[in-house]
Amino acid sequence: MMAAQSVDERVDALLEEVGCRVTGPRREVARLLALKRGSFSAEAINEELSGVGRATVYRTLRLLSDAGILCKTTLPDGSPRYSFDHSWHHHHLICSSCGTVEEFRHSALERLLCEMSVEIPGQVLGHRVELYVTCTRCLAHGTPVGLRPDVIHRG
Amino acid sequence: MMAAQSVDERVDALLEEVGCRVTGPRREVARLLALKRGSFSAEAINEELSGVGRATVYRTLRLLSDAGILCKTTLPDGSPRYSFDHSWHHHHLICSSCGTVEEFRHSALERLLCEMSVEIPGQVLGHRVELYVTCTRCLAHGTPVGLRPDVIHRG
DNA sequence: GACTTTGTGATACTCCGTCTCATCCTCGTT
DNA sequence: AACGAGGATGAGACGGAGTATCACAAAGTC
Repeated sequence: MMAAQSVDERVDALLEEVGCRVTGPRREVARLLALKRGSFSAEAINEELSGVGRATVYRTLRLLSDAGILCKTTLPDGSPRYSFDHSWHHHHLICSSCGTVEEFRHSALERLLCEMSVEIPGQVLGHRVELYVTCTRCLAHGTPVGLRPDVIHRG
Repeated sequence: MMAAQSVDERVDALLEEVGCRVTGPRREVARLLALKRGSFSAEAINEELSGVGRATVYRTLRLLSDAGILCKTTLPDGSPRYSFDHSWHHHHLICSSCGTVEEFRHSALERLLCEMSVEIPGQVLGHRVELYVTCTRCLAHGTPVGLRPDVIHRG
């Protein structure tokens, strides 16, 4: 019977999976990410890890994004957010008020998008779907600041 | 019988529709946009209009985006592109090789997204769908540079 | 333990976009 | 047609986000 893995063990496993050296700073970054819920900015990570250099934080975020462990999203205002890529394939629910990003999956949507690929000229490599919402929390508490929902297409 | 409108007349009409002052610089920017095909970066506009200040170009792009005349998209690498918003509601086909952005519409997709709104927690404000492709031209000519398809979720 | 390779962090730098502010221009009013 | 208030402009300062550089440090290799 396998013993339950600690966070640190899983982090090390992830880093090795990526095929890079497992170093202290990378461990720190990955560990923080693994413990975090939801999405976060590069700068937030940066501030929380005062011992790790800015460049290294960015490098590690990029490394993990490339490896598919993190997932990079763009808020309506264009600023990037990172989140742990829990599921293989998913889309995002982005709250236009508080900026919270949540994952969602929808099989019918995937099926349709897949079917659409054959109608599209050229070769379809992938897709991205983002739903802009006012999340339940913001609805309840009255909306805070309010991000400008720049690129929203009202359906 | 109406005389056919010149580009300049239409540009002025657009600007007045927005409800802002019709000034020389705004005319120049809007005119260039009206004549352009496809998508373009703010910096590209900037370089073509040496007589207009950088700040004004950005201000005008923002103004026209807010008014729904322009439409702001994000390339896979995160850099923004503007295009004339020809149709009221559409999505984008983005070539990961050459960065060309095309509009598309798909009624079944809209219907599904609309239906999904009721299942989603919170209030759905809008959505955004982007398909990352290798366009027919790039397929034919062999792919050029290749943008890093950062945020692509393979379906 | 010495060597090679890869990673690190301080800092300078670039890029994109916004802010500031003195000046200019539009447009409604007269 | 002239006027005047307030919006718009442009030069340049500024700010945030990310990258390049490079001397130094840490991992892996033998």
